[in-house]
Amino acid sequence: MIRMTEPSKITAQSIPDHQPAAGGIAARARASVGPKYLSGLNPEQREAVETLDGPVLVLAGAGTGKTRVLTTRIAHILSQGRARPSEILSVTFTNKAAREMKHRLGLMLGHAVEGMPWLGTFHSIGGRILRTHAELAQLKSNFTVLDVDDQVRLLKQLLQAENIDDKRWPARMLAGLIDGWKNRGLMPSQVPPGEAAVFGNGKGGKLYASYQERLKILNAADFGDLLLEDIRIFREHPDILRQYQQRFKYILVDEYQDTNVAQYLWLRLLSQAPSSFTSPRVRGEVASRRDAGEGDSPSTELLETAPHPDPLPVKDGEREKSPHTKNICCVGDDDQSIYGWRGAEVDNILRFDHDFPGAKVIRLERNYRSTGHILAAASHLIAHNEGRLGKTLRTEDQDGEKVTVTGSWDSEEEARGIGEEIEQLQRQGEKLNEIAILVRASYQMREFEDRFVTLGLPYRVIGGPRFYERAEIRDALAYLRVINSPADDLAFERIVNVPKRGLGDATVQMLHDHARKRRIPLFEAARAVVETDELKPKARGSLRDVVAQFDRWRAQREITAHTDLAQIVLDESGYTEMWQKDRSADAAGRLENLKELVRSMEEFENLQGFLEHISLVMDRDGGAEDDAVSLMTLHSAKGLEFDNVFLPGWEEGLFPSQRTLDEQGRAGLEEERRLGHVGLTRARRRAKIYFATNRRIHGTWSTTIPSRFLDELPAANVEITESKGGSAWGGTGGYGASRFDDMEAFGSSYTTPGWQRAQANRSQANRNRGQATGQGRDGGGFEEAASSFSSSSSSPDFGSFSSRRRGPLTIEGELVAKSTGTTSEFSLSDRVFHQKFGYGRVTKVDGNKLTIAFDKAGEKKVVDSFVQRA
DNA sequence: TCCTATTCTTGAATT
DNA sequence: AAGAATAGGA
Repeated sequence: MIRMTEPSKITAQSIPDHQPAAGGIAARARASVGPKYLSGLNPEQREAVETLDGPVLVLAGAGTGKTRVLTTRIAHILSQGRARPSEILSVTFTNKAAREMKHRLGLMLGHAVEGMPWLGTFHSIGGRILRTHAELAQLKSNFTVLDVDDQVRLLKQLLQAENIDDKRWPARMLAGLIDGWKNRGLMPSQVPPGEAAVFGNGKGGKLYASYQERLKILNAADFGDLLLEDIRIFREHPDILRQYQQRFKYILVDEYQDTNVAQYLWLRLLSQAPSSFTSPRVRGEVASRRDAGEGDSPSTELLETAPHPDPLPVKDGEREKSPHTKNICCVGDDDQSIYGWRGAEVDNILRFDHDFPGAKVIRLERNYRSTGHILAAASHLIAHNEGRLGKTLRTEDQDGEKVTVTGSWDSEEEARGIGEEIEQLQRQGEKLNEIAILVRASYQMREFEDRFVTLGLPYRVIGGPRFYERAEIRDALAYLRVINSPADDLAFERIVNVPKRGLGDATVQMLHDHARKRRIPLFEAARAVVETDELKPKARGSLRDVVAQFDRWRAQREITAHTDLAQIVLDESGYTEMWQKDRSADAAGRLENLKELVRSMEEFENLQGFLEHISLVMDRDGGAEDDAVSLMTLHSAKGLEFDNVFLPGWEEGLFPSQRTLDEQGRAGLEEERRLGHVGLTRARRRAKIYFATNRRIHGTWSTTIPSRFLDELPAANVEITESKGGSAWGGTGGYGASRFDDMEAFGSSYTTPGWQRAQANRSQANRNRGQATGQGRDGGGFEEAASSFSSSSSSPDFGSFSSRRRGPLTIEGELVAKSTGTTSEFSLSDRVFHQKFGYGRVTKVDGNKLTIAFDKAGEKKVVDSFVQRA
C-alpha cells in the first residue's frame, strides 16, 4: 500500500537524487551508462523509452518487447521527475494487460504500484471520469454499467412500445447497431440518416435516442457510454477538459491498432495540450508542487491559455489536424490488428503521423521470441498484405526447425495426429504448458477435447464466455443490485422469478403497467400491488415474500459484511438451492462460480464499490498451476507465447473464414492474414500447421481446399510432412505438383474481381459433392485410410461416414496400449461425475479406462482419473 | 405456468 | 447435427 507520491522513494538504485533542475544534467551525465533499468534495452527500445517529448508511435512487432518498453518508459518518466505517478495516463484494452503492466512496473520499481491511479483499461478510466462528472450526463455517480443482457432486455421493451415486430427486427441487432455507432463516436443526432433508417422501417435513430433517455432514467450507462459521454462532457465543458489535459502530462496507449473511433477521439481530446505547455515547465511544476503536497490544482498561468477548438467528429476520410499535442506515446502493431469486426480502426495507427503532426515513429523489429524459420514464415506471409506500415522482423536466434505443414484426411485424423505429436513432445521432456493449439473457430476445439479426454492428456481451454457473463453470476449480481438500488428495474426483472416463484410474465407485465402509471420503480410497484387484490392469491403471497426478503436484506446490509450478505442472499433466496437441485453437467461448476464471486467480493470495501467495478473488472484467470496443453482461438492467443504451437484447420472457408471474406472482402482477407501472422508469431521454437481435406461444417461433411495462406509461406522455411494420425493419403504424401494442389488455380485468381463469387461457387460445389453419395473423395485413398480408424469401418459414403463418428470417439488399439493394467477403483454401474461431461454411469471397465453413459453427453470413454464418484 | 415443438443459428468475444 | 431460443398448446 505504498503511495508513490514521493519520486525519491521510487527506487534507490535507479533514481537519482531528485533535484528537478539538475535532473536533466544528472541524466545526461549518466547517459553512456544509464540508469539500471535502461541497460537491457536495445537502441530502438531505448529510443522509444527516452523520447519523452511530443507524440511517439512505437511500431512494435510481435515479440519485440512492447510491454517492456511501455513499463520502462513509465519508470523513466518517473525517475526523471517529468511527472508524478498520478499525472500519467496509461491505457490498455484488457484488465489482464493492465494487471500485467502494474505487475511489471512493480518489479521494476521495487514495490507495488498503488500510486498509478490512471493506469487501467479505456473503460475503467472512462468510467471513472464519467462518475466524477455524472451529473453532466444526467446520471448519478453511482450509475450501473449495463451488461449485454440488460441492454437487450431494455431494447426489447422499447421495440414493444414502438410496436415493432422484434422477430423481424431483433433487439440484439439493434444493440449491435447502437454499439457500432457508439464505437464510432456517434451520438443519436449524429448518426447518418441513411444508417439510422436501416432498422425498424426508419425508426433506428429514434430508438437509439429513446434508449439513451431510458438509460438516464434508470441511472445506467452501457460500455460505449463510458467513453462517449466523456467525449460529450469534454466537448461541452472545456474547463473540465482542460483539467484533465493539465493533469495528464504523459499519455501511454497499449495496442493502439485496436482502438476504435470513440477511443481515438477520447485520446485526442485528452492529448491536446495548452500551447504554453512545455516540458521544462512541467518539471518546474512537479518540483513546486511536491512541496505543496497532493494538490492538483492547475496554476493560473496555464489556465490563461485558450483551449483549442474541439475536434470535430470524424468525417469520412477527413480528420482534423490537432496543432498541439503533448506527450502521447502509442504502442501497437498494425500487423496484429485482428479486431476490425468489433469496431477497431486500423486506420488509427496507419494515420498516426497525420493525426499527431511531428510524431516520431520508432520501429521495433528485433524479435526475441521465435527462431529464424518461424519468423521468416510469418514475415513472408504478412508481406502479402498491402495496407501496412511495413516492418521487417529479424532475429539473432538460430534458424531452428522449419515450420511444418501437414495434411490429413479429415478433422478427426488431424486431432489424432496432433495428439500423438504432443505425446511425443511430452516424451521428449517438453512441458505441456509450453504447448498450445490455436484454432480459428471455437467449434474446432471440440474435436481436440474429445481426443485429449480419450488420451488422458491434461488440457485447458482459454477464453470462451466470460466469467461475469455467466447466467448464475448475473443472477447473483442482480440480487445485489436490487438491494443496492431498489430502482434498478432491469435487475429486479431478471430475478423476480429466479428461482421460480410463480411470478411469470403476467405478473411482471402487471407490475410494469402499475409502475408506468405511477412513475415508480418496479420494486415499489410490487410493494404497492401486494396490498391490493389485483393479483391472484398465490402470486400475491409470493411477491409479498420477495418484497419482505429484500427489505430484510437491506436492513441487514448495515450490520453485515458485504461478503456475508451475499452469501445470505444466495442462500435465503433459494438461489443456491436451485443449482444444488439441478442435476445437469454444469451445475457444480456454477455453484463453484458463485463461491468464486463471493470470494472476489473481498477485494472491495463494500457492496457499492463492488457493484461499480464488477462489470469492468471481473474476469477469471484460469488456474495455470497444472501442466496442461492450452487450447484457444487465434484471437485469444494474441499476446501469449509458447515453445510449441499447433495451428490446425488451415483450409479455405475456415481460415481464411468465408464469412469474413464475404462481408469484408479484401480488408477481411488481410485481417485473416494478420490472424495467421499472429498465430505463427506465438511460437518460440516450433510452429506446426495442419489442414484437413474433409471437415464437417454445420453438420455436413464438405471437402475443403488447403488455405491460400499455405501457398504464401516461403518454401525455404517450410517442411511438408506426413500426418502421424494414420496415412490418409495412401502414403504418397499426395500433394501433387503444386505444393497444395488446388491452390494454384486459387492463388492466381483471388485478386481478380470475380474471386469472391468463384470462391462461393466452389464451396457450394464442394458441399454438394460432399453430400452426394460417394462423390466427394478421390480414388481409393479413403478406403485405406478408413481401415486404420477402428471407430469407422470402410464406409462407402459420406452419409454413413458422418454417422459413424458418433458414439465413443476412441481407438481401441490405443486404449489397450495405453492401459496401465492396474484395475480401476470404479466398477460397473457406478455413478460418477466428470468435469466436462457431468454425471453418468459406468457401463464398462477396462483397466483404468472406463466407458461411461453420461446423462447429457452420451457414451464416452474416459480415463478413470478424470472422474470422481458422484 | 410449464412443457413441447418448432425455428433459427451456427467468426472471433474486451469492456 | 446440435444447441439455443422462442412460440404455442395443455
